[in-house]
Parts: sequence; structure tokens; C-alpha cells
Amino acid sequence: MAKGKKDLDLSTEEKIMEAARKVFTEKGYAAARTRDIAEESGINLALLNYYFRSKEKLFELVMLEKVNKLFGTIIPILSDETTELEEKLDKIAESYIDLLLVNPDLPIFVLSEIRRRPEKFAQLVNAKERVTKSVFMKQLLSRKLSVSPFHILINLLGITVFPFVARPVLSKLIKNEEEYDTLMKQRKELIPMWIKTMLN
Amino acid sequence: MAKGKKDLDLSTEEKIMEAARKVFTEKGYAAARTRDIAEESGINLALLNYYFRSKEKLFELVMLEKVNKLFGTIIPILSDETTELEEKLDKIAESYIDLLLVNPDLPIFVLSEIRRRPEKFAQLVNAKERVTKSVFMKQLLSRKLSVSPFHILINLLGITVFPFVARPVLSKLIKNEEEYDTLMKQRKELIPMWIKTMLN
DNA sequence: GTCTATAGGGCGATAGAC
DNA sequence: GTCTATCGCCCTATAGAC
Repeated sequence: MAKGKKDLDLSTEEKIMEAARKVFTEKGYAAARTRDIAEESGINLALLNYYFRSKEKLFELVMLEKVNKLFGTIIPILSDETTELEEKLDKIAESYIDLLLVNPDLPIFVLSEIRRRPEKFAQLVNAKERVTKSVFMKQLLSRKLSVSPFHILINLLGITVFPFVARPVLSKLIKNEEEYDTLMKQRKELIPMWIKTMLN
Repeated sequence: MAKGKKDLDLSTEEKIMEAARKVFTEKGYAAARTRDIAEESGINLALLNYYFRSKEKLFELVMLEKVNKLFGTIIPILSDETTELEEKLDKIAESYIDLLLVNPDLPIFVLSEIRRRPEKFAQLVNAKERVTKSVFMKQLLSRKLSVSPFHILINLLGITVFPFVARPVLSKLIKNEEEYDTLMKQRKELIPMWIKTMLN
């Protein structure tokens, strides 16, 4: 069971959801057992099916939340009509790293579940128009870069998100986990600087 | 079954290994079924246990291969005493992208399996000394950068590997899969250029 | 709504014939 | 070495009492 008063005032339904978020994110859909979720939430296994019908349906709810969390952070910034390109870079780096410091395995969970069942979950993102026709991409195009703006987008996401995806490996190269977090916090200011040099 | 003459002259053991590579990489350990592997290799389910004792043992062999493939590509380059830093950047980008164009889901497979069972597989990498004390890191240190050399390493791996990890999502933003591969090939020359500008 | 008990099916692994 | 048949366990889901 969770420590502290985390679940004191939660409804049964919300207790199950909270446990499902944790277990699915840690283990992935296939390795997660409904028994784990029931135990983690301190309720009976039968109640899981009473409230959510099936493991699959419960997972879909969790997945929808996680996808929205991961892409809902960046899409509004990309689409902001009121900010310049450089300001968007600052905001993306800062808000993404803040998000990922609290939810470090959000990206690898979402990416690996999408890869395992692309037909089901890739459409959930539905980002093609919202990204390719975003203000951000138009602003990149107006800079008359020598390379495709996709390269810049890939680089921005790569240097921001990758250290969290590869955290289990990379953090072993550093002294300890706190030191790794310190590096990540530094990157909130470094990433926009690096990307700006790619715009020339 | 596989098309072409892929398995014509393979021993039964190697046929099972080949199928195991495919099924484990596509589905991950938990979602893969030994029955899938048996069917894929065109042999009987009982033979899998006859040759490999268990699903777990077979997986360990596949995992060892994949980890060596992923890290065996970069470690020798990082450790090369005969090349300058800039040449190492060229080689890493080129050899990694060539590797990942042929094995696009190698990184996400390895990273997500390590994350699911770090106590078991993280030690398999065992890269701490080989990376932190490598010629590459020493060469970075001698450049008197204003930031930790780890940032440069993270950026190099990030812009190289991330587009493959996020491929199921990012390739949807592009016209088609071939166009995505074209972008990746361009990056073999672009990545060293971008990283070099970070050294100033 | 919440519980206990169990059905029903799938999975990894093995026995034993050839 | 290779097969068929099957065991025994574990997992999801449900029936039915309270």
C-alpha cells in the first residue's frame, strides 16, 4: 500500500486508477497483473472488474492520460501565436524537463506501448496536423534553414527527452541519481542555447 | 514462417534463436509467447525447452546479443587512441545510424527491458569505467568546455538514437517511412556538425 | 458496493512414444 | 532429435453471498 495519506479521501474508483497508473507505468501492459493493481490499491480484485470491466479498458484510460500528459505539454507551446521561436525553445525545455523530473518513465512507457500496438495507440497522439502546421514549424521555415525543420524538432526532442528514456543506463555513468537530476536541471537553460546555434 | 531462403541451412537451434530474436524484439519479454517463437521458427514447442531449458534462458541469450550490438558499436570508437575527437563524432554518427536503419527497434527494446528489470540487465552493460574513463571523455575534458562532458555525450546519443526510439510517433509526421529514412541518412553528416558547434 | 470462491482459458514446461 | 499429448499453474473475469 501507498505510504502517507495519499489515498485517504479517494473514492474506490480513484484508488484503483491511482494504483493502475503506477503498476502499468512500471511494468508495461503485458507484465502488469490485475492482482498487482488490486493489492496496490488495497481493494479486492473483483472490484477492478466491477468498476472498469476489464484490464484492457482500465489500461486504455491510463494510456489516454499518459499520452495527453506527454503531448499536451508541448502542443500548446508549438501552437502559441504570441511567442517568438526563441521563447518557444525556452518554454519547451523548461516545461518538459520539469514534467520529466517528476515523471521520469513517462516517455519510455508511452513510446514502448505505442510501438507494441501502433494500430491502437498511435492514433491517440493524432499530432500530424497540429505539429506540421504549427506556428513553431512556420517560424522555423521562415528562418530559411539549410536543413529540414524536422531535424530541428527531432534534435530539440532528442536532447530533451532522450536522457530520461536512457536514464537507467546513463545515470549509472554518473556518481548518483541526484547528480543526474542536477545535470537535467542545468539542461533547462542549456538546451535552448544549443538549439539556437543550429538555427544559423 | 520467414520468407525467402533465410532458414534453409540453419540448425534447429539457430532457427529457434532467429525466431526468438524476432518475437522478443517485437513484443518484449512479457508479451512474447514461447508458442509464437515455436511457430515462427517452424519447429515444435517442446524443442524450444529441449534446446534452451526455458523462456527466460532463451531471452537472456537474445538480450545479451542485443546489448552487445547496441553498446559494442560505440565503446570501441570512444576508446580509440588513434583518432581525434572530431573523427570520433563522424564515426559514431555514421556507424550508429547505419546500425539503427537496419535494426530500428534495437534501442527501445534494450532500454525498456533494462528498465523493467534493472537489477538483472543493467549490469550487462557494465559501461561505467569504459565510458567515463574513455579516450573520448578525456578528449572532451581537454577542450575546457563550459559544461560537463556528460552533456555532450547525452546530446550526441540523444540526437542520434532518439529519432529511432520515437520513430512510431515521429514518422507519422512525415510523408512516409522512406522519407523518414532519408532524413536519418542526412543526419549522418549533420550530427557531427551540430555537436562540433557545442564544443566552443 | 464489497467480498469469497471459482470458473475458464492460456501459458510454460515436461512425459513419453518414435 | 523431434514429435503429440498433457500437466499444473497462474491469470482474467464472473457468480453469488452479504
